[in-house]
Amino acid sequence: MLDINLIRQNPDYVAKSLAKKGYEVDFADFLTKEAKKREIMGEVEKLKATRNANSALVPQYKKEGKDVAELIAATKAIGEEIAAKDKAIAELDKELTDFMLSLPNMPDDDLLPGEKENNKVIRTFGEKPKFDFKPKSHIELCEELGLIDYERGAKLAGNGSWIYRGMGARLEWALINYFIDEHLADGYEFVLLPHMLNYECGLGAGQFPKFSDDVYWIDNKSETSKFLLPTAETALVNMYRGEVLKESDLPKKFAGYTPCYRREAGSYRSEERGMIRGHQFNKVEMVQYTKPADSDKAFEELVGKAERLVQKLGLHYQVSKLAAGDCSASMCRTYDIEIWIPSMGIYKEVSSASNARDYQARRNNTRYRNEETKKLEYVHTLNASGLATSRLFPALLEQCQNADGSITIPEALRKYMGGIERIEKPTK
RNA sequence: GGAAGAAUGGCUGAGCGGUCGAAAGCGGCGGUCUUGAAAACCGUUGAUGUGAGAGCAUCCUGGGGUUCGAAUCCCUAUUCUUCCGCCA
Repeated sequence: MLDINLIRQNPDYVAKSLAKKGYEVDFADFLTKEAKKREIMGEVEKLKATRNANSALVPQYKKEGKDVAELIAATKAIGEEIAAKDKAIAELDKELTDFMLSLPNMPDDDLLPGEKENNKVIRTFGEKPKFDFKPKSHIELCEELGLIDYERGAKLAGNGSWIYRGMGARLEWALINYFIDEHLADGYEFVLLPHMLNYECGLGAGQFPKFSDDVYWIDNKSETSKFLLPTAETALVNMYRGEVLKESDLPKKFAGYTPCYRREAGSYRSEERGMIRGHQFNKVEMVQYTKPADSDKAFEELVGKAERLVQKLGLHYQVSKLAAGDCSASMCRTYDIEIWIPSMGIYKEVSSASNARDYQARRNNTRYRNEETKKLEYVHTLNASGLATSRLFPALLEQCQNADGSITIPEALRKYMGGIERIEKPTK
């Protein structure tokens, strides 16, 4: 949620900023209604003051033996007027709140406007591997090495679902363990979260109401039903919803592992065979709560951490600074870490690091007490994948494949795989 | 799944229709004392909106209702506790 006072004070600035995300908005109607609401509130407060005063007179009159019937009748009339105005306020307020909730976050000033085409690669690590043989795609490798069972996965759960088998399951699990150990070493608290969340989580993270059809609902969608989380971020940024944190508790740093469940309806499935885009994938997610002044530093830390995870595996990737329109609705800035997938000839996102600043904290009311000013302030929330396996896994297979069809396991992963150095074709 | 009880400020906890934004204690902050600290004692200590300010309004889990007036009564949702049942 944006700061309503900023909209009141400088609607043009906000509109211009949102336009960089391709979001056209006119605040005129909103501001009129907002002013109207204030006006009615002023009236109603005066009426309430009168009612309160009258009500206080009732016991006094009774003590003095005066008749209170007239006073009560008059006050009742005021009460009816209050009720009518309160109703008008509630209606306006609902409208205003819905509007506020629908607004995306403002992109940072240094971002380019527009969509993907304006993303900028800001650095790369490693080089595209050169093969002196015809490299295979991860789909071929997975099938030949028996790592992923696409057919039976589809049999169990339909298109976009697969089964990790044997060494494939071990490699997947090794990646997750590797990520978690790295985060623990950096002082992040490891958390395992519920996968079924209530509506408020989606609202607080900024995914709802707009993207409520992108998730799986356990029962029919409603505000009392639960949905399967599309990313651990949805849970992590809601942990302190409605709470006031101590300044000394900040920053809070979390690493949570969950599968991520996404409908991916109308997606690029046909172009993205294999495990590039599925309805369920594993991800370790990092989230930080910081003081506003510290969030830029935290952002760099998160990007650096995600990069290091890929670097230690020795895989080639690039970092893109996203244009305003490619940042998700809740975010002020996002850097993507994109890994090279040889068979596709493109880079695919394995991590998305974002700074939401106070947008999510305003939505879910997460604040801290500023020790200096003694005032309550909104925290900043940031998140970064660390990492998603479903893109990393195929990239690893393809980048680390050998002429004989085997895969060399990166050094950093071996201790999580019982020391295995290579995945070979099964003999049987 | 059934039954009963509970939810109050940073925390513990009193209040059960009018002077209650809410006793008391703890904690926090300021002070006295002390070389310093502790203890003791004194004072102070919620948030939001609005207003230049005095003030006014709102907030006792969320929502709705009764009433001139609700922390207090009623309905409802959520959560917690206890008991019973079922079960990995």
